[in-house]
Amino acid sequence: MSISFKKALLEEYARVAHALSAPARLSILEQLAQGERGVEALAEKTGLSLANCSQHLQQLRRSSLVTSRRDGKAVIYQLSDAKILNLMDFLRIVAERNLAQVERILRGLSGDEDAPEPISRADLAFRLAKGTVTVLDVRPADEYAAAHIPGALNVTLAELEQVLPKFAADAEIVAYCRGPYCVYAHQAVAALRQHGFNARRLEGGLPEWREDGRPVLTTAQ
Amino acid sequence: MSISFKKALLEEYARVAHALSAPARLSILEQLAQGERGVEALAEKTGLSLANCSQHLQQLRRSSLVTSRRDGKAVIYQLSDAKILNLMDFLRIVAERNLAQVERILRGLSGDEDAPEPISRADLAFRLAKGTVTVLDVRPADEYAAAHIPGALNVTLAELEQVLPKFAADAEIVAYCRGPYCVYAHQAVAALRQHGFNARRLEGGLPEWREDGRPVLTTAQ
DNA sequence: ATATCAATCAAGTGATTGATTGAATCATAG
DNA sequence: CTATGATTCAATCAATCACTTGATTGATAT
Repeated sequence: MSISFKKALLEEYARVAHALSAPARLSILEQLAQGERGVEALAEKTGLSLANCSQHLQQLRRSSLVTSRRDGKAVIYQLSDAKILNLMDFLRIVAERNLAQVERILRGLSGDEDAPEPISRADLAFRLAKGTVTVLDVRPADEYAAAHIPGALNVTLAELEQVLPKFAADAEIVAYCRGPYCVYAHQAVAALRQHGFNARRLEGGLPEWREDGRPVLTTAQ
Repeated sequence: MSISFKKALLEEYARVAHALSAPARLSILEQLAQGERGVEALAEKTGLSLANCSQHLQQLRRSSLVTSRRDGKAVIYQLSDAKILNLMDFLRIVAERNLAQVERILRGLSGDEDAPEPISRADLAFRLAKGTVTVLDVRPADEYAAAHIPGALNVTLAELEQVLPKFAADAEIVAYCRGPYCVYAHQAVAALRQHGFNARRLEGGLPEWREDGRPVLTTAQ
């Protein structure tokens, strides 16, 4: 009896974990974290075929991670609970903390490009004080809202292309994101340099910056 | 290019989730949350065959969720990072929030929706200091021997009926077990309340208690 | 009604998984 | 060095999974 309850519970937990165990579904959830979406939009964003995307969505719905509603012809999906973001966040944290694989991937990222050395945090603090640098926070808006380096602009990768023209051609730009394992800053710098900007990546991310005891602008939750 | 890096990262996250997507492995991790264990002990506790348990352990190690070291002939496994507890906790929270199935299971456990809120760890620490509470450790004797909350009595579910009469009728009783995944404390509280006792469950279990930095009585192995 | 478009279902394929069995490896005791 | 016992590897089978293709449902507009 108690054994079977325990087994049933573990199976339910495992079912949720299983729903998160496919890259395609994580990608879908990441999209849904931005806001509710229809099936076609999700399929396009994630690069999945329509039918495949639909099936993944139904698997997510079976695990109650997403809910759906009809809007005319379209079926709109959304995350069923904000806590799912926390779960995914810890998944990311554990994965990035533990997997040497990730490090190898990131090494490959900066390896085969002519990416410049990242700027040190002390160096950035110095240039910030002088006002000679534009700092971009390329994390999602909610993370920026929760805490960011004073003076930093929040520009997600998706927004970057639109914002690019507003920067002075000779501006010195520094991008940062979640930390050493996060690819956002790498990608932002790569994009900026492709457009000819003088962009570099901050060494580490916000957690390391804070760990140094440097100022952080936080918003009370 | 950046797309493929993103894909690789998602695959790493998915790999961690996949490691959590089998009840057998969750069960193993729950055991390891109590403390490091050898393969045979884990196989016995989880009811897995030795070879099967070993393979699950290696899958967990491949995902870097556990680490191993040799101790003579034995190989001892342990969680690689305390953050894994947080991850499992959110997995549980999301599963229990979203899956009506789980709620039904837990409701079945405590008979009906009669069960009181669990007591917080801070609250228990306070009452322990005042000496106004009886704490029951309802885990198996060997786990109690390895580590338990100072002042707790070890009473397994099997022994509970016999020990019941010894408690004062108005005693305030708090039961704890391995943690949120474990059903022992639920059952103990249900049994105690059926007999009219004022019993509650501790929020979380021993691993969470220890994670809080609260005192634990350990016995050197 | 009928046409149309979005989404889902159904069936098939190739790959992966979990569990079982028996053999092979490894560190230590003798 | 050899024997011993704990652990892991290797091979296997049934089950499940992700993805594709093509048919079907459901809601709307004509």
